[in-house]
Amino acid sequence: MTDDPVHSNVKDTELIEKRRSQMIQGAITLFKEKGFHRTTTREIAKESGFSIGTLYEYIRTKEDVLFLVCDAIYQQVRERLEAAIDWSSPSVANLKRVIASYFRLMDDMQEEVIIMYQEVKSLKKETKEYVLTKERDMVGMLEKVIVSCLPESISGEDAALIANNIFVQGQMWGFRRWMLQKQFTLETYIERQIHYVMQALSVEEKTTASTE
Amino acid sequence: MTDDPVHSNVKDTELIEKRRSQMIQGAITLFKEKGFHRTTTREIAKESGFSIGTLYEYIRTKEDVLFLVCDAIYQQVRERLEAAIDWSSPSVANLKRVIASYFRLMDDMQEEVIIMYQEVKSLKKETKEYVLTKERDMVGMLEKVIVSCLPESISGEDAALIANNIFVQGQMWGFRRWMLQKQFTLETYIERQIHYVMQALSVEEKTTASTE
Amino acid sequence: MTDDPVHSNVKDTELIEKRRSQMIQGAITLFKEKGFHRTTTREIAKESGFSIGTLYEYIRTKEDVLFLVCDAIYQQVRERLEAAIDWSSPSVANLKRVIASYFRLMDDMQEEVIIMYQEVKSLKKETKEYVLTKERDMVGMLEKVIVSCLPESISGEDAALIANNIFVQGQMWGFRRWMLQKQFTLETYIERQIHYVMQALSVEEKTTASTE
Amino acid sequence: MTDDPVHSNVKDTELIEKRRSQMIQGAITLFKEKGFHRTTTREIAKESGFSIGTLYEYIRTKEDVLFLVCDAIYQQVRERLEAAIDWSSPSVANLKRVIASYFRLMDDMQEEVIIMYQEVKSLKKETKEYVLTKERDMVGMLEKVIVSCLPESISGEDAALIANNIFVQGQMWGFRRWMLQKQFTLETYIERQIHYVMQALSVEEKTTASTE
DNA sequence: CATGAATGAGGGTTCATTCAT
DNA sequence: TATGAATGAACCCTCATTCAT
Repeated sequence: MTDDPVHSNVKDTELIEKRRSQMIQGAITLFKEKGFHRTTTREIAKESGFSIGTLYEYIRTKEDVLFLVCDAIYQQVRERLEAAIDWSSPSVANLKRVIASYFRLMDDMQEEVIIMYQEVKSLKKETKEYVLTKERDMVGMLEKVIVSCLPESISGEDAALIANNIFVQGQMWGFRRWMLQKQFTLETYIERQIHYVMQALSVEEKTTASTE
Repeated sequence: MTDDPVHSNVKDTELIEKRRSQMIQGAITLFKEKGFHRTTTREIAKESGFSIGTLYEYIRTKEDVLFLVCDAIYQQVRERLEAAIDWSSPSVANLKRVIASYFRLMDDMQEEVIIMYQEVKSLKKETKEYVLTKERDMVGMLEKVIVSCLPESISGEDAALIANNIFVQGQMWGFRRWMLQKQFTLETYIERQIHYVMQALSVEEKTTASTE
Repeated sequence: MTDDPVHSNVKDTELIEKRRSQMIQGAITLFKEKGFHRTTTREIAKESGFSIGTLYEYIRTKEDVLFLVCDAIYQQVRERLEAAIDWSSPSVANLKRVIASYFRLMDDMQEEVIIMYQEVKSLKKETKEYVLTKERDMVGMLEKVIVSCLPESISGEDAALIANNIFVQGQMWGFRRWMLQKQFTLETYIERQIHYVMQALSVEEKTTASTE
Repeated sequence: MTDDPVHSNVKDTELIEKRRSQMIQGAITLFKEKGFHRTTTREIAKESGFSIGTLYEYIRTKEDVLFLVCDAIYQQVRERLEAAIDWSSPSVANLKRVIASYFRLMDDMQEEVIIMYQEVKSLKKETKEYVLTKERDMVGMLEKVIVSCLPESISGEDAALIANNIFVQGQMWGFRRWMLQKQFTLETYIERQIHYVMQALSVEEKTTASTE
């Protein structure tokens, strides 16, 4: 949200920040419930606590709301993921911790992730790419953590693919909860997935991941 | 599609079959392009080769079309997956072949899979569960193949989770193609994923998976 | 209205003709009252005797209604003007009759002419030009009548300008009625204007124009 | 603008004068481009150089702006017409000069005249009449010039009608420019129209009008 | 006096669905 | 069984106007 691609009639940037944040909050609540297409702009305005007219002072089209929502979600995921990474002391244990943190983050943000999975496609090409770039960045972060934490080097392709697998498996915990969360607790899911990842990375595991 | 949850005014079951098949074909084409919500019933009728009135002789609501489409896609995936499994001679090589076949199948049906990922949520609870059951079955099939093909036994949980991972990674090949298909060819993707799966299953790999 | 630049969803051309005619009728009534901009599409639909949905089966945008209205008005003026011209026996008396007929026509269609004067500018460039062409044609018709009816030849420029003056003075009878119709009856207005025209054309007038 | 039918919250009359003048300037620019209805009050405020809030300190409704604009235009036309009339030495040559001046004035103010022609109808009855009175006055002025300049007397009706014709032909030069300005230069238009007028007034023309 | 954020009625348009033919 | 014209609720968005600061 550093430079803003969504136009607003209002000049006061602090107010924009505030209203947009209300808007995103409201919209996420509704999108969780009914998805983007079934949610009306009036509902968004109401849920956000202001009138339809005011809503349109801060955006230009309904799609802008979707963009702001997607952007905000990615932003949040990214920030929390960054916060979970300790670049100062790379180690396998550290890698495991990062992965576990990421999974817990995905558990926290299940609904948001579902929104992204299902609605990003409704963005127009340009904004969609803008958003997907952020996703790529995050996978890139995981990849870097993997590379830096391993004692032995690994092929770039392997790192990239495993990072991608981790990323997806995190999202799936929420997206396929109707399936997974009936068979697994979050902790066992994390433990098992980390275990597979370690094997894929050919890391000897003496102890199970001691997670937070 | 044995007992049909979608009502039709028309009695002639053969005709129903025929019209629905036209309809599904047309709808998939359109959904690929613009998604379910942005496609109108008129467009579906036109693309299917008949009038809007006729469309409504074979369904009750627009959502019925989505259901038929989802159902048909799953049906097709399932049939092709079943065809790829040779239950008669379980072996690790066989397991690899099944996984590879599944990945190729997902490559073939990328667009359809994307439809499912993005639109199933628009089904109402009841029909959604009906459809998801089919997904569960397919994961179950993979799980059974895994169990039956391994020389040593494996925990049920592991089998289920690994089956799930395979399933998801197959879907992701298409869903995340903007990322994956820039870095990997289908064959390397298959080869690497199978490799990880084998490690997760603690199977010693002497040769690389000879696929197809 | 020979070839139709306004799109319709409905195929039955007779029905289109009928509905459009209802629509034009209704719209003219409303435009007379409140002008194009202050009239809503819903009002047009209601006045035309059908629903808003039906209205939009026969047009694409509100502007289409305006175009149809303008086109219809010009068509009517033109047809009536053509009917008033007797090309077979050109003479000064004949010319006077044509001018008088045109003035009476403008008297009949005062309101419609006002609509044209005030709303044509709201058409988009393309359609506006299409409509204005018709106006040019009509002035051209008057010009041809002038030329053919005069005993002596006259410069083309004079004929064109006088035709234009006649045309405008006809329209002004309605447009400036708040002024003119307080001072003149239609008949005196006609008689005087014809008189001036004859002088401009340097025609000796022995008797006053015996009109009708 | 002596006694003002448009209410303002502000007391300082000089300021009112100043702001209104900015407003009229801005509004005319916009009305020329897009007409009254398609111009928003926000745009008017912006073009005038102040905020929407300030705009509404000096008017009560959007229609007030239209009134001020129409009034200002008529005022200007009137003032320039008055300036062109030299009451001290009535003569046919003088009459011709006045008519020519009026035509040139209309050439200068083409766009403004178009605004008037198309938007006056949007004024409410009361204000519309107020504005039309000014028009009547101007035609009256022309009429008086005609009467006073002619050597022989002429019927009042004739004078009125010819004054009206002159008035309209002046406006039409701009209003029908898409037609007239392709066939005539301003000077030939003036020359010819004056010629016809002189004939209508039964004035022998020895020399053509020597215009400026 | 000046500002500009807030408001919400209302406008144009779409589209799932029905039903007479 | 097939058709397509008719319907109107509902959607997205605009903009004249107000009012607290």
